[in-house]
Amino acid sequence: MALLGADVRLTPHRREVFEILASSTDHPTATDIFDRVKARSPGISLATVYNCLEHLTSAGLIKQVHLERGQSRYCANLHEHVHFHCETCGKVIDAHPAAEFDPSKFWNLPKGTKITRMDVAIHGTCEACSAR
Amino acid sequence: MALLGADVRLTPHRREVFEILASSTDHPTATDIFDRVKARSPGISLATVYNCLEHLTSAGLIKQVHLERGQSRYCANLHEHVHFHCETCGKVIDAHPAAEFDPSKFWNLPKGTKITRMDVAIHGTCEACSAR
DNA sequence: TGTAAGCTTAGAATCATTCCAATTCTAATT
DNA sequence: AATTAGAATTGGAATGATTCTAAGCTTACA
Repeated sequence: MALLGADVRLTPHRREVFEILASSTDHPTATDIFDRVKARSPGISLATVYNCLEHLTSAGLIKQVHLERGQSRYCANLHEHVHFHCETCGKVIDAHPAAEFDPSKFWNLPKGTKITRMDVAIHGTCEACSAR
Repeated sequence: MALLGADVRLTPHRREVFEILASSTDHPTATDIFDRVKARSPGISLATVYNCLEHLTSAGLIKQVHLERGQSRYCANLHEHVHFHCETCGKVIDAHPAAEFDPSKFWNLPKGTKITRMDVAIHGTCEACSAR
């Protein structure tokens, strides 16, 4: 499987980790994924999960997300999006673009700076928590 | 000292941590700050540095920044800005707004979502590294 | 089928941070 | 100035997340 230039050998474990992440919308952590993979592959080790996540990430099939300190989260949504993080319940949701967005229009970066990617984390209170 | 609603008792250690951060533009980590404070207060412990950073953060005098996994960085720039992170040399620089920016205009957040803050991290290659 | 390369494992090691219990300091009150 | 309660500070232990290591296992293909 090749994408964005890098290749990964899709071993059964890597495929499972990828499939589990692709069917999750909750931005699970490595241990969340470990727990879910164990249901299908009881013998898998946490080290393997970390290893799979690393290979999938560097192949560009998934993305690692850092919203706060503590565990990294992972995300298989490769469409352009940002993360909304509810500070009350901890939920993370993807928000997709409503309009064209070019960061260099909004912030003065020094001349010659090259942008490869941008991470936007919006923190606040989700709908459900706001209602309470 | 009070700002944004919270108070901190500005003990000598807290003042030093704050002053060191306020005069730094490199977004130092807790251990960077520890090393710098030791020059003035040789007896200070790392636990105290962490404690000072936590109090200053919750009083709103400084901000904690998470750009990657690993150590948190700290920033005393309270003006609206985003962080540019050079993936080659690791340098972090502040970029200030060139234009008015309202996140809710650019991304479709569910109705009822309340935004309290937004963290933007732009990753790429800085001017000096691009030139090489 | 032999073999090198890459995958997986359990457990150890590391790193960053937080916790803890003891001590010291501060500031307000006698 | 002494008393005292509440904070601040300390060193070290504990924790949590991740990475490393060394050994065994698989796979593709020569």
